[in-house]
Amino acid sequence: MRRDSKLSGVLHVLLHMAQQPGPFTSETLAKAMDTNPVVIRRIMAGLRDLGYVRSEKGHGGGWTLACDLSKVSLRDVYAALGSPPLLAMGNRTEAPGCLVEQAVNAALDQAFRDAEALLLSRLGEVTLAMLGDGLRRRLGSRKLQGISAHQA
Amino acid sequence: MRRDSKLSGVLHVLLHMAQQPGPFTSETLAKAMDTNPVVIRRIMAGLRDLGYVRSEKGHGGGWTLACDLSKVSLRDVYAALGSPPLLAMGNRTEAPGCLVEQAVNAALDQAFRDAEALLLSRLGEVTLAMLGDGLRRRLGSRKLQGISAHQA
DNA sequence: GTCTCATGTAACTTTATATGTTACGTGATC
DNA sequence: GATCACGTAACATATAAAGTTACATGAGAC
Repeated sequence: MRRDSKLSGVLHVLLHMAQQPGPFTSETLAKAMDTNPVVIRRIMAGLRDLGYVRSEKGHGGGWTLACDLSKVSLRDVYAALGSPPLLAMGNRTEAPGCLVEQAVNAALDQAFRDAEALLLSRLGEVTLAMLGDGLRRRLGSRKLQGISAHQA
Repeated sequence: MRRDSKLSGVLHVLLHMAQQPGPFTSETLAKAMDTNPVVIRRIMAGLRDLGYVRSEKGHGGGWTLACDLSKVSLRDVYAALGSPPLLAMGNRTEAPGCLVEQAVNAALDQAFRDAEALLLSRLGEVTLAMLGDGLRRRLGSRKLQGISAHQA
């Protein structure tokens, strides 16, 4: 399974947007993320539908934040992406007729459910505003203002 | 990402083997698992290297259990498979230069690590013997002996 | 009104990986 | 030495994430 990085990506975008005002075009964001504008639009679509960001067409258009960052958790963002699978492993067969497989599934499912629940809970505890704080800490330790957050 | 089901698969195999004595050929196991003998050999290789099972060539050969089922946990089996990734999500970039991405990664990594640790811990609590107990419960509720555990 | 810009979205391509399959080598039993 | 069963490399297939192209739609700019 290729590793899904949409959550990581969309958080990166949101945090960049929080650093400065003004609409950002998909192309601008795509450059900062070293990816394609269409990919940006794709991962932002769910956030727009939930009202976390707004998008405007035409001249001067682009993406703008439209939510209180302290009220949106990483779990909310995850949900906005359509709640993709969290675990890389799964059962060979769901609802198997084989009793052996049922026994295996039951044991694994329990562990899987617990892990997923914990992960969701952790994501629910972190808001976008907290991510911003973490970023400011990192910027501060540079002892410089005005330095780009983007640095190869 | 396609979902990895090697753990589920290998547990299924081991539990089947625990139900009756005697070496099982890869082909027999493959039929029971509705897959290919080579796949069986592949997922069993790690277990053999760790001494959980033995394999014999030639006439009357095949796979045999070689461990105390009450001493081997699902976590041990997972490790025998080479500890494949547990989570379906990951960071877009490891060790990024971008401070924004660092802030995002730091937050996600914390949540990811916690979830992985919990999952491993849960897997560590369950032994193969316990899986066998679960199976016997299911068999018992059928109120019949001799009925195949394999039933479409 | 029309030109340009920016999003919206479908369709296609690329890449990664899990799984399935074929082929053949090695060693053990008959 | 014929057959059986594992060991393994090489190749094929399937699925899904991510990248790309193409074009439609709507909003300013002129």
